[in-house]
Amino acid sequence: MSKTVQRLETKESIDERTQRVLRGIIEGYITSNEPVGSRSLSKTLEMGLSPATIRNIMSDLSDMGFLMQLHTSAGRIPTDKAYRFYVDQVVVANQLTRKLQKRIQEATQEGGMNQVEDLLISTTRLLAGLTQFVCLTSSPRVETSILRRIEFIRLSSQQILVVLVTRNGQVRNKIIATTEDLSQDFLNTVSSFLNEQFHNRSLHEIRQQILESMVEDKERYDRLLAQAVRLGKKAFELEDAPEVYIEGQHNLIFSERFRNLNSARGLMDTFEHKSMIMNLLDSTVEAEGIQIFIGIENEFESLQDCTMVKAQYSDQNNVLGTIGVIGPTNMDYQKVIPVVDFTARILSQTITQQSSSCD
Amino acid sequence: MSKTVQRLETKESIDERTQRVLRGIIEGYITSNEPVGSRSLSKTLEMGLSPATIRNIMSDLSDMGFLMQLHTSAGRIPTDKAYRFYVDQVVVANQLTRKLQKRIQEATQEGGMNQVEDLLISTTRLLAGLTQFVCLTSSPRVETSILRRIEFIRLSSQQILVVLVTRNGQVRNKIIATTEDLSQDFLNTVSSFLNEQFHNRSLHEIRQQILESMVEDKERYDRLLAQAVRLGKKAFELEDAPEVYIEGQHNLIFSERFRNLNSARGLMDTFEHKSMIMNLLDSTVEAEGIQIFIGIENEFESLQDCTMVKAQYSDQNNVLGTIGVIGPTNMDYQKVIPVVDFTARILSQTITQQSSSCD
DNA sequence: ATTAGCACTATCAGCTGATGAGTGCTAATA
DNA sequence: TATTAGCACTCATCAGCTGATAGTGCTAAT
Repeated sequence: MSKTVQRLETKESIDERTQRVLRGIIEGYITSNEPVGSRSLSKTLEMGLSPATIRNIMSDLSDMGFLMQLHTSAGRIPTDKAYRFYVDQVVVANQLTRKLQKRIQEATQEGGMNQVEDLLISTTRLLAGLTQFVCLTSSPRVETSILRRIEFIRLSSQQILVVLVTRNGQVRNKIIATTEDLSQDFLNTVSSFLNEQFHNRSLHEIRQQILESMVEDKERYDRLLAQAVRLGKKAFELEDAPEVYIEGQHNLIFSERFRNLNSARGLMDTFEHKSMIMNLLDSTVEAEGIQIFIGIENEFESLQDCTMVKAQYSDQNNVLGTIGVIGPTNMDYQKVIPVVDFTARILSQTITQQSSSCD
Repeated sequence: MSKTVQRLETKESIDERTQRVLRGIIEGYITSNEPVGSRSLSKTLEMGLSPATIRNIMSDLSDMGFLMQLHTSAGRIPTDKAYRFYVDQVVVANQLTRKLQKRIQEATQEGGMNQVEDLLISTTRLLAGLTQFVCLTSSPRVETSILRRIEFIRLSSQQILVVLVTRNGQVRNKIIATTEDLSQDFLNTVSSFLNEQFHNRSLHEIRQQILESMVEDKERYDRLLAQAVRLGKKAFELEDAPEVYIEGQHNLIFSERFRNLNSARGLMDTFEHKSMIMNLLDSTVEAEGIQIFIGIENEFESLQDCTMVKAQYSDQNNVLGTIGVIGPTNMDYQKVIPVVDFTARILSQTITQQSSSCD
């Protein structure tokens, strides 16, 4: 059943004039959100073509699968294939206005955001606000994060707080239970041991290595090592909870632009399943730059009325996560693409700054 | 402009029979969500009254302000005053079913919730799910929380991570910048000094005291004390960000029960302003048990089509926060009230257990 | 005090015909 | 041969009308 949906093809050669008409229809529908008819197009196009001629061309385009009609006597609207053509052949990622650039930069550099989480949330919110769509962001997978620091803090005779700081500034807290009462001094020794041992290793590697240590002959361990392994095991057993931030869901319901959506409810429900979303965002081929999924190109059925525009963000070494928006297929690609692109860049930049500020 | 809305009065004496009719209408409207007419009421009421008689009584009730009509030829619906009467005089907080009790208890005791934040979020979600309304929860004000532990962790020559644990299990992280490079050893000394000094004091008190120390003659300080005060000041300068958790907003849009709502949009917008919500939840007289605000009794205009049912939760000593639901005025009070009440109790209980497990 | 009867009213679903935007086809035109 | 004007046709939408329905208020009879 897992029918992997492929990217639509637009190899067909269409002559210049037909392309201009198609483009006119697409842009008309993007701006007006209404089916566009031959008469009005004849005017706006300024090519000196009569409505009748345009109708002929439109008819051809319909045959080629670029246009469709909701009912006989309505204008035509572009199909997903048309948008794919538009995105591939027409849209040139033009520059953002300085004003917008400023706005994005400022928003990501607001005070009080010393933690990646805050940065991600506020960026997500920003992008949702700018586009008026739904914005999704996946947070860096803790798995692949690199350990910067681990500390144990004794809370009580049975409770120890683990503080785990990753290279890119994520801080994770976890309270673990112990049967044995361990002194803070001892915990300090353990943590500096672990810090030394595992500095600059990914959490994934660390967990692996700890598990290996455990199967070795226990006799060999001294008390310190034994405890270090035991505590370390618990500490790095982080729940693999995929963190996703979603903002702008209300746009789905209140924004006029979403009105041709079949089922806002369905989408909303999809958003409840964080792990699905995570999949949606991160399941793509590792690709530089912007990725765009139009309508039926989306894997999930509930998304097949929408277009998803996303980009990965990274620090100096690794891809960390993905940020993207979901909007109607007739979104203003000309604007949305550069906005997402620029936002992802700024996000990468900000995170890189943060993580490079360690020694 | 700040017209404080008062609680509606229901002192008037209405005779037994009239009361039963009123009650019938209210309950009819609660269950059907349709205006109730004299004919149908005459049947369901089983008092041997003809529709005509009921009409007369209804007419009286309308005059007294308990009922209203959406239009001439529709049945009548209860006014806010009627619901107030119903809640005060009729509803007896009956027991929850064992099954529901179990469900609530289990949900709050799920694994992986060693942090208060998680507990609050999942409880909020639970209550939203059970009632199918919007559920709001205010987290304990950090201000009044009692310090359990503070630690400083050196991240780099310019960055220190502050970890702050409160008595009730909240963990706060904050990265602060320093000009001077401080060793971890030194930071340990500082934190144990602060821990000793301020153990079991509220963050509010601590901040106060630190500020006072600062105005004293600086000459007197040794290096430790000076740094302790400086770091402490930064550490306790926590953003007063009021934390609120909101769940079930989609019910506002998709639940049938909200359909008589004037403006779901307005409510949604209100929920965006976290500080307003905070006010909404915590601004009430410190009161034991359940509090109910019906329609116009609500201070905010966007809430005046709704009823808010809320209860405070606390640890063994102090009130920590508030949990509540917002639903249509014709909610099933008989069910909602005990659910909110019980949930708040379980929440208190769970938090108390957690905070008492320290030494 | 209660009720039957009746006139009145508002909503709703279903039908009607007019309107208008849009198409497809064909024959005339450049 | 490509373009266009003209015309017949289609379909969605809307205002206006209809009767059915469910409710009320009032009055007169019980």
